[in-house]
Amino acid sequence: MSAGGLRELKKSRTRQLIADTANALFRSRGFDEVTVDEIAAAAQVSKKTVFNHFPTKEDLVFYRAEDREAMSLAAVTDRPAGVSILDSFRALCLAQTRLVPGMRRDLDHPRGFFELVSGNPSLQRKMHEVNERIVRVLADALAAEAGAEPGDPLPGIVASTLVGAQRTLYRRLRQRVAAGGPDEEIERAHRADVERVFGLLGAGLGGYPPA
Amino acid sequence: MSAGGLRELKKSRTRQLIADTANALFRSRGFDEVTVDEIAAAAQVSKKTVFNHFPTKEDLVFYRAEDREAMSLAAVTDRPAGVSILDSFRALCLAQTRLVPGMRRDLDHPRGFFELVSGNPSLQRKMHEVNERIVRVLADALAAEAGAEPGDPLPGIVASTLVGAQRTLYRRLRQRVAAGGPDEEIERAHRADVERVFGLLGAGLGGYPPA
DNA sequence: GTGTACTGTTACACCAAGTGTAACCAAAGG
DNA sequence: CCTTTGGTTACACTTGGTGTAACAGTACAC
Repeated sequence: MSAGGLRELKKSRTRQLIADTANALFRSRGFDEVTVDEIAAAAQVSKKTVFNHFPTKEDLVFYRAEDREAMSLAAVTDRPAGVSILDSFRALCLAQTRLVPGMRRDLDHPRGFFELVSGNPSLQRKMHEVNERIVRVLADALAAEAGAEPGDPLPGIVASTLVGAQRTLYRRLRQRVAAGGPDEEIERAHRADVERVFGLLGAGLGGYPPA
Repeated sequence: MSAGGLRELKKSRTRQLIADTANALFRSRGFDEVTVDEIAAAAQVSKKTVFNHFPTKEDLVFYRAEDREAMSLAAVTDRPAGVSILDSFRALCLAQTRLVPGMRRDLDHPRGFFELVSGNPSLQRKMHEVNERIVRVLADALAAEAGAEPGDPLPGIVASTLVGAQRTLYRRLRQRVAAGGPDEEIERAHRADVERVFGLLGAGLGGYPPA
């Protein structure tokens, strides 16, 4: 990827330029209040070029979604020997505390990424799409590892459960950050959340809700 | 709902007319190949009226999604005393075999509901949206029953797991129907799928995948 | 019955996302 | 050089979706 070549360089430069320009505009004025024409004009590029790089306007916001996908996948495929998938995902969720500084920055901004997405239906849909994709990729990896026969429902269910847990814990962590308090406090609470969730997933859902 | 009144009657009549006309057109020619203008013309109604009843073109396909939502919710709220939520959902999934005749009909048709949706990105997105909505409703019901404090991640995770399982099992059942074979065979295989999935969910995810 | 308030429908003008096409031009490579 | 390749552009076009004001049938009071 990004193998030399002046042509490719220029291409990725304009791509980055477009994405940056677009997101700056979105942040300052909101997603719906910016047209693709404006973005193209601000980036000194034709509208068609914008759509050549990003199939939909929403993709301009989520153009870095592949990172998250790679991390989730790595939690399955690159885990140390002897570590179960559940534990590997637990570790991934615990490590979410590293995202706290970014969350704080986002929260300071009047229209950060989160607020942008949560305030707009089409961006929320795109978000779901991204999540679905992660689930699919993960399910494939699980099926491969388990040597599951095609059509086996288990890998998909495990994948959607894990990703669902991760996402929910992320949201919860974000809530805690928004509520304020010292980092250590937040981290402690988050750790407790993670243990509670993975405790349930490890022990089975049969006993939920507890009497 | 549908409380007398000539006005309401006419309204629901045109609504039904629009939906039926639209779906007939979709089935015969495909979703993207039919414009809303055409639908309006075929239903002898203005384009605006179509959008008055159905906020988006996709809603014309999913206008009966509320039924599924109600059934999933009922599995939680209306279950007999002493039955766990997990077991109630297992029963719901087992009962999916009642959908087999409908699946067969759909499969016979060259462009049934399933093929329509699976062949179109925007319809798939809408499908995800519907599922997300069900998860949210279910999570609220679970939180209410468990007396969970606001922000508790568990209800959401349980809900998304259960709905995910249900959806996956539905897909699996559909595959089996498509593959052919006698009803008893399909039902037996489906029952085995359900037991396998709910066995895993009941016992916990810690041991997945088995060595 | 007659007048009036209500509300679903309509015509119409309009906006913005996204596509198809052919021309264009800079880079790649012999 | 000269040719090919491929990203960019201008431009015309389609289509989903909205806003608005007028219209028409229903409900309801009197």
